[in-house]
Amino acid sequence: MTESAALFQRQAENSSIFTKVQTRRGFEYIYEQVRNAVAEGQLKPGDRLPAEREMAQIFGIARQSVREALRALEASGLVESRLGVTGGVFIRTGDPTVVSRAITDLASLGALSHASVLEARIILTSDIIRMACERATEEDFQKLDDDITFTEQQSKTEAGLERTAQIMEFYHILASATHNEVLVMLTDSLSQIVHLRLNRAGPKPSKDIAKVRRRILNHLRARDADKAIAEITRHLKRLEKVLVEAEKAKELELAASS
Amino acid sequence: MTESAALFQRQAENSSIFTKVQTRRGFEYIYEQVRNAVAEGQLKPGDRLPAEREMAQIFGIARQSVREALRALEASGLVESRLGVTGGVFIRTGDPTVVSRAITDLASLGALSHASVLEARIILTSDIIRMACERATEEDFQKLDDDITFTEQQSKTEAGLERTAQIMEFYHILASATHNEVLVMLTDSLSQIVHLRLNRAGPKPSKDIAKVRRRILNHLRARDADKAIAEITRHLKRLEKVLVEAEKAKELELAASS
DNA sequence: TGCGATCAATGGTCAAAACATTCGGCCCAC
DNA sequence: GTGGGCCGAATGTTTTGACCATTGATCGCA
Repeated sequence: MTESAALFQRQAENSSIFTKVQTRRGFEYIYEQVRNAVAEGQLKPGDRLPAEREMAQIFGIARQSVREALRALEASGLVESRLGVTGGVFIRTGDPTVVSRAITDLASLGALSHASVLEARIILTSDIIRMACERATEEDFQKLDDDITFTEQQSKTEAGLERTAQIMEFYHILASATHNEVLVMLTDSLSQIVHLRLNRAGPKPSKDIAKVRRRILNHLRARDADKAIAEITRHLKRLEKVLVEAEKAKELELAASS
Repeated sequence: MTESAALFQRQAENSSIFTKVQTRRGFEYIYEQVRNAVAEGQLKPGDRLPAEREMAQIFGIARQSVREALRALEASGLVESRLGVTGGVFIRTGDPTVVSRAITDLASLGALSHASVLEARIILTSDIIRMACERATEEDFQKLDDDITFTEQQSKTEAGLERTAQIMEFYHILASATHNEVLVMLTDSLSQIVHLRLNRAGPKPSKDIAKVRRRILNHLRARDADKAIAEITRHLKRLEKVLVEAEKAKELELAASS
């Protein structure tokens, strides 16, 4: 590349005068317009978009391109399609699992180190415990109690995927005690990453999970945040260690078989 | 609906024996297989998927359906398509903006209350400041310093969208001082929501933003986390108040014009 | 009145063709 | 020999048109 070409490239990337030449694909216009309309409040959950054939005409593009836009919007959790004469494309109510999925994907792609996730999880959980110690009602505690009891019962029977999913439920309930949707969502997202790793590396459920949780719950009921945080931190770090070992073992196993 | 029909519906929804009858659309198989392959580590960033025409044959579905799957994967930030003979569909490296976008969408859809976002933001920022006070290097501080200087200069000239985007940069740099990707990502996501609201309700940039930030930076350099947290908390709460008022004014304005 | 058949609107799928982009390689002129 | 233009192959992009499948409303008949 010549020097001037390099210059132009830098300009194209950085300057506001030269914008990068990028062929916008047809469906991107629809995607953007719908997304903006939602952001502006012009489209609200429950609202219906025009029929596919109609949108194709309105935007002046082929129906297939409209459908590609709809698939992108659907993957973003913004719309859903329903069949039949009363069907159509509707704006969805917000779905937090989209965020969990996105974060999990990031982890799958290796963009989030295990260390960062662990650290963030400890910090977030600590905050949540602190808030829960202030705000949680006896009803919140009772939900945690019931969940632990259920975990105890379930640990006696064999279980795979449902089991690890249930294990994550504890953190969801704990976060819910803060009555803050954002914190619940973030907690679920980070839990989800661990959930996936547990299923991959082979779940070796520790038997004393219920015991640890009972101790934490007791600290919570005593409104002793520091002790609860210490307990959960130790637990999370130990879990990470177990996970790393299981993953290492799995890797060796794979290397041996290939 | 008869009683037995209702029973079957409940069973179909809750039981693991009866699974809900749902017509899986063709593209969903591809979407899922690619996503699983990424989660399992069989597909890594840079890897190339078969050509569209080829995938259509492999999976036994029409090419258009393959494309719909690709659009969904693309919206999820997992793949990107490149044109030309050396093009194709490639697994992307993880892109944190997908998460920001998802969280912003949730807010747009009304699934996240402003109060929750504010509270979560204060908590998260406080944690970050605490960590930054422990870990930040002089280089990190210098970056913040430069950013504040830039903000000062920019505040003299008029600016719209770029301006508010630049205002958010401060939090990004601050979070980066923790050297934890997850915290950076979460910070960006919550900032993004406020960024959007600022642009909608009309940015009325307060002139003393730079002053507040200078004070915070001084506290950071003094490794005085508590004072920095107090300062940023006050600022964020004040910003929220201003935002709510601006939104209320905007709403009245709209009501009057219609 | 009830109920089954039919119809219409909608999303889901398929097929075929043409278009646009990119890059490697070939060939020609200098 | 070398530079530059032309061409072709592989790939994603877009269009057109047709048909299928689902769902609810409507009509007609008993």
